[in-house]
Amino acid sequence: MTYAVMNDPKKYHHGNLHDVLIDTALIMLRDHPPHEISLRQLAQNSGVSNAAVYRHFKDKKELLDKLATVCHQQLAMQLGRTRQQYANDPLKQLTETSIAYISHAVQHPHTTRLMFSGITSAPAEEQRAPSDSSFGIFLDIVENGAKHGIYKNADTQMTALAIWSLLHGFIMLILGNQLNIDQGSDMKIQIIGRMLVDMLQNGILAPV
Amino acid sequence: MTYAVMNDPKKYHHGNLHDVLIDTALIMLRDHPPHEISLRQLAQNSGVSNAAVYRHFKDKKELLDKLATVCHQQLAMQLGRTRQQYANDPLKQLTETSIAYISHAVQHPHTTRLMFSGITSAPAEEQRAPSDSSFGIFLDIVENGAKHGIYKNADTQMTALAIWSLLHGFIMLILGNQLNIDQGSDMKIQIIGRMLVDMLQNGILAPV
DNA sequence: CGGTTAATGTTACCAGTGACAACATATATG
DNA sequence: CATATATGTTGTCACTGGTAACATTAACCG
Repeated sequence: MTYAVMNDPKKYHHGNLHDVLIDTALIMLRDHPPHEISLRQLAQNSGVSNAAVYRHFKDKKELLDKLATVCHQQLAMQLGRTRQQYANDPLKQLTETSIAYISHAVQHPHTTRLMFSGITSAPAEEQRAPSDSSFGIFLDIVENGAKHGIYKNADTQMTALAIWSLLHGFIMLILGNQLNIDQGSDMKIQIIGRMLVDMLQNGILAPV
Repeated sequence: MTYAVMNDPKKYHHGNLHDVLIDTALIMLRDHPPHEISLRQLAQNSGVSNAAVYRHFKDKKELLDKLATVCHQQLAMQLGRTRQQYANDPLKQLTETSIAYISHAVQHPHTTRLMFSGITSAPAEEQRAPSDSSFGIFLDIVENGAKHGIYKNADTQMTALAIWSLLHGFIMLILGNQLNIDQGSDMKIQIIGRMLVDMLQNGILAPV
């Protein structure tokens, strides 16, 4: 693994070290869980000395916070793309975006952990732009579907929260090795994910 | 905070250091998140030198694993109590045990994080006795309810997984400060929890 | 253009941590 | 009682997050 992010190595001043550090960290997170990322490795991989990091981030926590924010944005962008792809089918929009949430987590386990681990106190959901937040996306989808009358409950916030919670719990259990499911078997995970979403949509209780 | 777990401090050999270390760690986890627990603090709080820990645990990870196992057992015991309390009402059994899961997480945020953080690779769900596992409890509840015909889907495993995922996602979002909900407002959390469970039970889609 | 200032990098250092080796002491066992 | 084993201690190592003092570059202003 190389980190081809640095520019001319002769320059004493790096130029845009702030962004390079974040990019390098994101690359490192592809192979390593968040708690294995050290500032010194990060500095080295960015072609810079240990202390340089502190010119751009107050401390490690601030770095991780920014990192988490970027990851939240990337996740939301991914979800947003799927939402748009099924803009004319409110129900399919919900199910496919749900699957996208699951897939993203499985494909980016370490950044997903970072975002929600509590190591970092990334800006709470409310403090992010709705388009930068998973909940914002799901809420938007539900509100859209509600206009078409596909939902039973008028409380769109609660409906969106139920969806998010279900999906989030599923991926967290998978990433935490709490389920007897290999994290590599993407297909199996998606199938189960669809079943779960279906259950939330239609309920698990037998009709009275 | 004192750690009244040690026995006669004069003794060179501690007697049951293994258990004392785990008990002390559990106490420390009441006030500190898992990543703030250091073996040296733990040793000190247990009235013993740094290296003594390694006579009982191969490394930090092994300690955390054992710790997580204990926490899983405690959680399952709590859930098991609630299950038994409503043994004659399969539906109420489900909802109340669900609330118990949420309450436990809110009241023990740090041990909950430990159990599911992936820092520790606690024995996967399948490797634990069903009575020691959250999923085992929920599965049992669902199977019991299925006998009474209250569930729509015959696949009890999927039904139990849906419940667990929903609950787990909700508490993880809360503990991760992803929701605009104060972790201290236990009542509000329970109310929302009940709404979520209700939504899963009855579905979110309008009937066709 | 030249010189001062602020931004950004470096080296040297500190305390805290996980881990290990060498040594010390208590307990158990024959 | 003697010896082996289990368990605890001290000393040390590499690594980490963080800070201070110093170096170099870039930016700004006359």
